[in-house]
Amino acid sequence: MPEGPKNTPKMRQHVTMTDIGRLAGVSQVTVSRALSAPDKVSPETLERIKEAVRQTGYVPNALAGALASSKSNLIAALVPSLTNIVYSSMLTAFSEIMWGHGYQITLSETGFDPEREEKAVATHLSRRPDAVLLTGVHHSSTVRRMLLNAGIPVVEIWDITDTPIDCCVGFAHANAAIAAAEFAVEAGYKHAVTVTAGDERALRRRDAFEARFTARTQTMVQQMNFTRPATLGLGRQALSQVIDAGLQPKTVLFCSSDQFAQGVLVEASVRGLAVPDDLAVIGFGDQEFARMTAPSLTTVRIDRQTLGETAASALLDRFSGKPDPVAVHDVGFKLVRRDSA
Amino acid sequence: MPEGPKNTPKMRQHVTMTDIGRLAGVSQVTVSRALSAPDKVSPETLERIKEAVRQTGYVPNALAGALASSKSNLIAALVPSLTNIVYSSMLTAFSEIMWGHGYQITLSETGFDPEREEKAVATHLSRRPDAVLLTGVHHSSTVRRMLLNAGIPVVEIWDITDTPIDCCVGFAHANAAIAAAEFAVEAGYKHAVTVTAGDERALRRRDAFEARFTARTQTMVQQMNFTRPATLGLGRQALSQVIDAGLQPKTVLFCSSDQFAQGVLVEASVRGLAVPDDLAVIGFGDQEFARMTAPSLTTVRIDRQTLGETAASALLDRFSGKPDPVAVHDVGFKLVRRDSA
DNA sequence: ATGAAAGCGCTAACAC
DNA sequence: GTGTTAGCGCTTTCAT
Repeated sequence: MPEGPKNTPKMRQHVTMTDIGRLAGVSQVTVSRALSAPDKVSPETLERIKEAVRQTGYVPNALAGALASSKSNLIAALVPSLTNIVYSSMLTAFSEIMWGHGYQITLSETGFDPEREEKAVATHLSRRPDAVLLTGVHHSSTVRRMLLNAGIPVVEIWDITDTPIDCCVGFAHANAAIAAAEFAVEAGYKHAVTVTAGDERALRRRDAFEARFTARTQTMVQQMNFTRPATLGLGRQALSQVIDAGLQPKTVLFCSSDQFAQGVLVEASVRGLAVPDDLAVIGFGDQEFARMTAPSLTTVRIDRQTLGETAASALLDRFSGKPDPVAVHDVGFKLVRRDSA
Repeated sequence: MPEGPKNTPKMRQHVTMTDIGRLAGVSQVTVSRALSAPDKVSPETLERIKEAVRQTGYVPNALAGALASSKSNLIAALVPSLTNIVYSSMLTAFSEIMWGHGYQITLSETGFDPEREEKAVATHLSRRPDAVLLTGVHHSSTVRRMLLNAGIPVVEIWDITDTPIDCCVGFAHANAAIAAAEFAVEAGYKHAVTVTAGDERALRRRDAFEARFTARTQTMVQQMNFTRPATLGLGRQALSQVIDAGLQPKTVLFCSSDQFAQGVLVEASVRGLAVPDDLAVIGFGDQEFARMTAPSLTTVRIDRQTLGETAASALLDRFSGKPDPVAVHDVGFKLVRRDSA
């Protein structure tokens, strides 16, 4: 007894432009025109095509389109972490605008790891994105070469440099830290502790803060360094350790992120320490709670929405072939004084 | 005088497999094999090809590959918001695993807006993703039809239903809220206020909480409803208004997110109100600060990492053609009692 | 182990 | 306004 036909897969056959053309009684190209340049097609034809599209539930194949036109309408975006609001909020502002211009985002997290970034860049480039967004301005030479080779616009965000791969949108981390140090000195703080996460930009801020604070006060700066990403819990831990080591009067803690600062605030409150009288805190990032917590947090504000939007504009400028596109966009920073320092 | 050649664009000509083949003295197909099935090519040939790839910096064109093979290795992921850690953390867990299996993510934010979701689904489907991840289980009929039509695996997350498009991974929101209500009653709270953001799942939790609390206590539940996403600031505002309206003893606030709860905690602290004695607070989500803040926050924990990972496995199961894949994955929830209630 | 041929579904260039 | 012809850069199938 012969076996009946088994494993007859439903084999979802996709509707193509050719199918639509057949239904509408026109050729495949006309369908293509109807979809991408409707005014180049007669109204009657257009209507028949639209009807066929409706009936069949036709969905264009953007893969084929991209292959034929060498335009993928894809932007590759690489960020260190999605769960860190400073990056995700930029990404939201960025992708909002790019989406409005017909671009889609392919996303990867690099976790502050150059190797992951390298792999991710290679993989993303194979999709032939029309542009790439990277976080930070320090990248392996391989990454730089691949990107240069791809010959597409690249925007590096959250930092600036005189030698971007293509262009960058960010701010001078060292200057932000120096501003914080100046503020701390002017406000009368005599001792400082830095609380720092492991990422390279945070380290640069720490060093710039320390250099300036020491130069102005002739006082050593104590360092609390973490390799893990900043969390509230680590912030609490940091203050605990500082207290164990002996907290001096007139001490300010310069945290590499508001997350740390929040932890310091919590720990201070638990221990019945008054902020800013017993200890002062400066955060970094100006997340929502900084303004809303009690005591409110003195911090360095980065306008992440503007940053994301500027990155988008920079790419759009490049797409439109604007003659002399700006290479370095400094969106600045602002030290926001509140109650904690 | 004839014009010289101007606008000579550098026309980045991409290296192709054919180019590599020419360099290595083999045909284009052999290059294809060398890259996707190295063991089907002789060691010497393989080495020559690899060398050519190195020299030229060849990057495969995944667009062409996907078109030819009908496999894009793309997963479309739609989430309401990237800046909300509950979604971004799931996405991180999810994409981590998918990336490990060779898949890339195309991302869109829908902002809790069905229309945006509909447009996004259509756009994403045109890229011929191998699967789609959606947030929530309520989608327009158009979305359902498009997805069904695409014939690819679909996973709906952060909620469960008996009638998923394909499969879902989440938990029963109503049950979570009922558990919170039961807890509140058992803990001796006599009055309740719900603080709720505008999204549909939060509303469902609110209603379930209210129904159960009222049934158990014969007491009306007061509602504080917001249409905007939950923020600390709105949480403070909520408590202010509750107090203005007259805060009764033995009141518990059931917040639709930890964000709200944090705001309530801050406002209470500012006003010198003791938690949980003057008022109790229950959050939702168990974000990091819930455990770390003082007083720590009683909240409903959702294991977002497991959720994201389960969603990934569900898709991988489908890809591998596993016979009877599970359609409904309930990852559950857990009421975590801490200091605030 | 390697190659030739066909074709994925579209856009671009050029006819008519 | 519409159609014809060529690809885009791969994978697949079938020969050898």
